[in-house]
Amino acid sequence: MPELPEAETIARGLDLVLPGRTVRSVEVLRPDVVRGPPDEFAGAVSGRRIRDVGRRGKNIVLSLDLVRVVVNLGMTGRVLTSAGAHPDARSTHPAVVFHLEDGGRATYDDVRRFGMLSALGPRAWRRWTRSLGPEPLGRTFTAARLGEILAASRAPIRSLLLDQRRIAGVGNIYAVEALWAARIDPRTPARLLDPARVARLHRALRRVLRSAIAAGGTTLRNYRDASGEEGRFGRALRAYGRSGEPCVRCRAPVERIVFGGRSAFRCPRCQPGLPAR
DNA sequence: AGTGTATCCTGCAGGC
DNA sequence: TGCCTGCAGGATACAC
Repeated sequence: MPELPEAETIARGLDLVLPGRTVRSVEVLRPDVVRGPPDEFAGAVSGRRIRDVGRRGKNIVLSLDLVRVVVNLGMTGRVLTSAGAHPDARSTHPAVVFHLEDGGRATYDDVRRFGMLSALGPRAWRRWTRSLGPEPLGRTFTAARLGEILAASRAPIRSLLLDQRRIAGVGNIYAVEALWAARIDPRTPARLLDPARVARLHRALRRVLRSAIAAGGTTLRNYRDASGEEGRFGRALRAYGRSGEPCVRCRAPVERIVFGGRSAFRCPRCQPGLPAR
């Protein structure tokens, strides 16, 4: 998807313009991106005032009176706002349109429609948010906490970082980038990382996520913020998508490896695997 | 508990 | 230009 930095960027943009405004009606153009019957979704949201817009993991959370709308962006989901009532030219594949009482609109747009919008009451919200791991940029996410999570798994560290139930918000790009920065082979079994590597990974993960937020996220193809702007973190990528190019740290060619059904990238020199035995 | 595979869906890049 | 293949920021279900 859009990962944590992209969701954060979109949420911040929406939080500047949506709070205090009321949803008049909801138009579900693509029922497959809404959890449950479309008319129920529309009914749960229509007439309610938006209090604020935040984020949990990779998800955008619109808090309205009595209900939260959780937007999982999938691979190509976007949330675009427009002041006027005319159709938004930036919205190429509108899936759900929130019409506001003041005539404005917020559009959920998704080329591939892997995204999902849910309207959650308080109980469902608590159940859902408890099912996700800690926020990697949260105050309680210390190196010690990360160490506990890693110690409980023999999965490759890259796979663990992608597991939303263990840590919320990290996707393939930032997992690969953090592992490059921490000089750790993505295939290393999580529980085999020593305290020094855990500390490096903790620092690298938070640094990469914060830098990406500061740059407005990473646009590879489709991603745009709430105003339709591209993210600027793409040129800061050091490993992701750079197979064959020289590592910027040591000049050895970056290699692409595939496991867990997805591409990873690593520098074979500065991210050595465990010694064979 | 972990892995590999398939699925949802569309668009784009590259090879021929 | 067209056709084909492979690949893509994610999540989930399945068999093994």
